[in-house]
Amino acid sequence: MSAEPKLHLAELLKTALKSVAPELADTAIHLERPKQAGHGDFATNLAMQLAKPMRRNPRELATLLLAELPASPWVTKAEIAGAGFINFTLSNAVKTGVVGEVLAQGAGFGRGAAKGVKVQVEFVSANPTGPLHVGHGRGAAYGASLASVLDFAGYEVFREYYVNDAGRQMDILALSTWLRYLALFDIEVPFPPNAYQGDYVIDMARELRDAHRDRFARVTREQLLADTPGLPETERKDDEAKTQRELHLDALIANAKRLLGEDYPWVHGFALNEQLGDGREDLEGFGVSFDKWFSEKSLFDTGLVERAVAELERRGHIYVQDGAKWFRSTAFGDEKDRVVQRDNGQYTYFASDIAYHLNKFERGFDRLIDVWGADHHGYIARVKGAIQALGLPAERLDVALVQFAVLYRNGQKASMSTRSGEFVTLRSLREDVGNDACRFFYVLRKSDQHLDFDLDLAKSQSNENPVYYIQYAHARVCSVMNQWGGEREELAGADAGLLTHERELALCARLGAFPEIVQNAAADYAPHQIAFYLKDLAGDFHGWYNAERMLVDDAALCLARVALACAVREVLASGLKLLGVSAPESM
RNA sequence: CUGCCCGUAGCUCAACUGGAUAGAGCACCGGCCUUCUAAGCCGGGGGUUACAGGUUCGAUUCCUGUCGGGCAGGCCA
Repeated sequence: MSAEPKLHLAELLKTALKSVAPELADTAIHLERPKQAGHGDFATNLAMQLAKPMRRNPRELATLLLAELPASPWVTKAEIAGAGFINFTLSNAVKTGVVGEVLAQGAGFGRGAAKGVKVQVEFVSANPTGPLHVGHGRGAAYGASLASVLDFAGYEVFREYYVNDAGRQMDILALSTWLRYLALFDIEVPFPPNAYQGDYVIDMARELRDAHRDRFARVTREQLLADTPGLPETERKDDEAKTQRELHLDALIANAKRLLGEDYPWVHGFALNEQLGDGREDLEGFGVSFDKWFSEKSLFDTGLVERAVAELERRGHIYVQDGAKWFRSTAFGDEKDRVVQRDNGQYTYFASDIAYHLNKFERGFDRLIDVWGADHHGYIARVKGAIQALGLPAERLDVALVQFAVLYRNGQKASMSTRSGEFVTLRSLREDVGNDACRFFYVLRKSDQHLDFDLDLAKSQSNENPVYYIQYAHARVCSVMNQWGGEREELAGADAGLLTHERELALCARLGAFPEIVQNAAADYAPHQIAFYLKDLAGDFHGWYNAERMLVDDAALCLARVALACAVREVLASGLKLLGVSAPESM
């Protein structure tokens, strides 16, 4: 009955609307839950909406609407207030009806009806070139919660991780690993400053040696450095020096490929699988899993990249300049045209991204959601442009940008950079503050909001920490249930109509709002709304808990209150589950 | 210089997509444990929603401009 009072009121208003303003009968009826106590349980601004087209005073229209409103046993009061709001007060029986509904549906309460809409959520998709850091963590927590919320709201959700296993970054990782490996055999060259510096690379090198001894070490220092331009002095930060470092790195990669021959793909694959496995394990430990890990390389292997570019070409959106193929993205609102195939014949990352999105559409998803870091915002226009150019419905793609998370420890910023090796890993963060606080803190902000992650706060096992506030409410209900000692089935016989206190009715209203919150959070791609809702629900419960005793002598009242508490527990558990946070039975 | 995101209490953030007196937490002050978990509750102070205009019954929300912060602007990924 939770969503039904709202529908019921909408019906009543519709009827009134038809007789007051037949020509405007299709006006959307908006009902909201007033924040102000005293403004009733639901309010509508219908009269104000009609005021303009009908050129009449809103309060006057509200009076007419009320006069035409069919009588209903659910509504105990309907009055005009403010500029022309109509406030409805529902009967206690209707308000408390939600308790029985929650208990009957259990974990299914709030679940939206199946919409028959297939939506793919692609998230994290970090280059498997090193451990996931705290920035990836936010994308992971956001994407996973969003996917759960969408699923719960009634969408058919498919979770995917795009693996960038085809590009230069992976070559750099393979080279880095190999160089560290060679150093173990005293075949040492200066380690490039723009290669991967982290200790995990050395760990991989050791594993490689332990498993294969000197199999990949039959080279000399001179062979390694052949035809490399050399490294500029470390102090030099000018563009020329930077370019030279990149050229040096590319030359080393070329030498590695030549010297290792057929073993190169092996080393490359080894490093990839190590990092991918590490990332997968890390994410699973974080409660984040995927239906598919999609390989970028497979797009090349199946010829899809080629096909995508050819299709763009066939449709006349490609031109050649300076030996490279350009996609005319300016025709679709991008700032400038973009290269899809370089003069050396290599496809750009953008080309495989086009192919990837083409593939997504070919798989028949009704909607695509890409969760990207905010630094990728410049990509939206070109990707959507390419989709449009391929004759596909670009409006089905939504890009959710997640702003950066900045870690604070003792009020100090903790910096991060994968290449320099100075980063805070997701794993260390999880160990530090625990998965629950981690998941919760990440989604406590709107995704387009910068996130200041206060480590000390997340770690504190005190009242300063909001995640405990909600978990504590859940544990408290569990404790009461234990002491009550009855069976869950007995609660079906509870008479929720005995709940008449202000706080109890407010709690019922809060429970009743859950399905709407879920739908809203899904529509807005805003899982943080669930977090805020849970804080409110827990707050209502704690207030009630302190004001009223549940285990009272009056058996019927006791049963009703325990039923309400149990309903609260049910919704708290559902909400926490959506966020990937545990619901402890005791604390 | 250009584009995107943002600017709300001392701090960190909400605000049902344009609604009524802008709300929480932290911090600060004062109360509540011989009764279901005090990781809790109750009360108090704290605001020109960066600034200036505009749109209308009504603006934190939409439009324009200014100021301030973040991020982008490769034949990198």
